[in-house]
Amino acid sequence: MSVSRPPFYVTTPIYYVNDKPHIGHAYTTLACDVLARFKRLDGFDVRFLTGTDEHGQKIEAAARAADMEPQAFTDRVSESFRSLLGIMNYTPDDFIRTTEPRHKTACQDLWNRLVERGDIYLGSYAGWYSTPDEAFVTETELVTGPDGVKRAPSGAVVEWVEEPSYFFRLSRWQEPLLEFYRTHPDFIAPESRRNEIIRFVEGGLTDLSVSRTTFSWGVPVPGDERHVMYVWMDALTNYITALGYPEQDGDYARYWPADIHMVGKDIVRFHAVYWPAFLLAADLEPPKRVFAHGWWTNEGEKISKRLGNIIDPVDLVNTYGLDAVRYFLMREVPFGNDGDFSHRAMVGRVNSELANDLGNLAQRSLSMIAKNCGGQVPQPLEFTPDDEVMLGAAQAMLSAVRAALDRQAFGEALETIWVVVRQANAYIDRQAPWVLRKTDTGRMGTVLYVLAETVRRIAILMQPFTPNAAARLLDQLACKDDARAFGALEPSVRLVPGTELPAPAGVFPRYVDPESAETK
RNA sequence: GGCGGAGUAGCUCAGUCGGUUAGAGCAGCGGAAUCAUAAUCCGCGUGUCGGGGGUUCGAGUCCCUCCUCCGCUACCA
Repeated sequence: MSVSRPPFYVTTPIYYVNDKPHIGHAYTTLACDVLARFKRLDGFDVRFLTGTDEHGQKIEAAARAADMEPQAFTDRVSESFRSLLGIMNYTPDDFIRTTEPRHKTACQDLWNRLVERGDIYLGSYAGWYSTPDEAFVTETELVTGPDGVKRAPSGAVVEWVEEPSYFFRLSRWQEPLLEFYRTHPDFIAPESRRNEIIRFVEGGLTDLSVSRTTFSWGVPVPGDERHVMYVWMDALTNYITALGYPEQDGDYARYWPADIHMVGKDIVRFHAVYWPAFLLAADLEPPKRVFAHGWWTNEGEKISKRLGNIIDPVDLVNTYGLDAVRYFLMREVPFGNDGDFSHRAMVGRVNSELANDLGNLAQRSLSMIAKNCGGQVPQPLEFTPDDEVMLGAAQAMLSAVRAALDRQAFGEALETIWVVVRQANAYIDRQAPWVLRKTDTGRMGTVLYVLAETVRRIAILMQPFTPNAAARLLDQLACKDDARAFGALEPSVRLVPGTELPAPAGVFPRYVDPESAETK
């Protein structure tokens, strides 16, 4: 194993197992998978982590409702998240579950460090508690009725409750956090989230209650087993558990701090405030970056259980195909913004970009080679300026795509590739190899060589996004397995004339509506 | 209410430190080609750059103000 390969550690949140996976889970993990695949191809030693968050009151209650033991319940739901990995062709290196022994060890060690440093103390948590909601209600949320009775937003009557609780001295970390944000301007992305977080912290931090006594499904607090740890302290720790913490040699030394924690915008605070505070307090390094992406709507409507319009990623893959779904999710929306999922937009992207632009480009180029060049990579003659421009554009993609992905700008990365795809379609029309076939076969071979070489570079860069189709395209270009990483995009590496090519076949099928297909 | 962000072509968006006729994709209209997945290519945009005011030789880009939309405003996750 080469020491020179730099490490790259990317994580998804661990998913709360009180429900089955939906498009939001699939989206977060997809973004991480694209980054992980890209970095591997780019020579990094990648560690890609995902997993499930299995503790907490809600799980305990959900298990009870399902008449199951919590562990058996979480085993079942965790499995549905694990199965999504294969369905979406994700490539994590590890799958962590917070109910694993290794995680309990890590959490308790972190806890002890915080106690030793004086950042955890025993106090009591007091507040308005709504028993039906099983939650504390903040002063600002309280509604006082005309009868003078205080109620939760749900309408339930609240009562003043005090319970013993351990607290984390978050208040002490306000200034260090602000200083950390100042010195690490890329820590929170996108920019708008960074501003929100900074304003939030500037507004003042109060100590955080980090243990509970109202339920028991969690990691016991060391030395006081009436308490279990607050679920977020438990959950966030997973990122270092998976690196062998509390052992600080080995994987921890190699991969920590994480290069990026990918999260949905709803949980950015936990990752950008609490987590770095815990780590700073424990004298451990905070992660390098937290990216908060947006949410999807469904045909213009907000997604909710109540509306029953939850999008099941498995259904999407069955309907449109895996590569199409992966492509759409990364392409449709500037990463970080909210986006709308619609059948119309999906079909538009798949048919016009994947099938027509790229799929057809490859097909028309490769089938001309198959029919007119004896099924071998043609021998190019001298390149014309037009050829050189095409090859130059193909060669320039890598650095632009790399720069975009370093900012998690997936859509921009794909647009960079598509500029070249469109350019190649213009090139083939301008050069018209089907005319050259009759007038100048040497020139025809040169043009087809330029096209095949361009397609090869595109296919290599498409691997992180549409792994299956890209692999089939590279098969059709007779690219060996060891010639698919970005080393094969060096200027000196090009298709070898005379190489036998297999028969071409389309790799990006058009989507045809089932009804219209039947009438054909 | 407080803080922050956004309002650019029918739609989705890009516009770097203010500087030449404000761009792309999609949709639409016209044409070419027929190698190819009925795919592709070429041409076509009179846009009050949300309204108003201001600074400047010059503003989509800076300042003020108004309108509209969105986000955050702590302990379910």
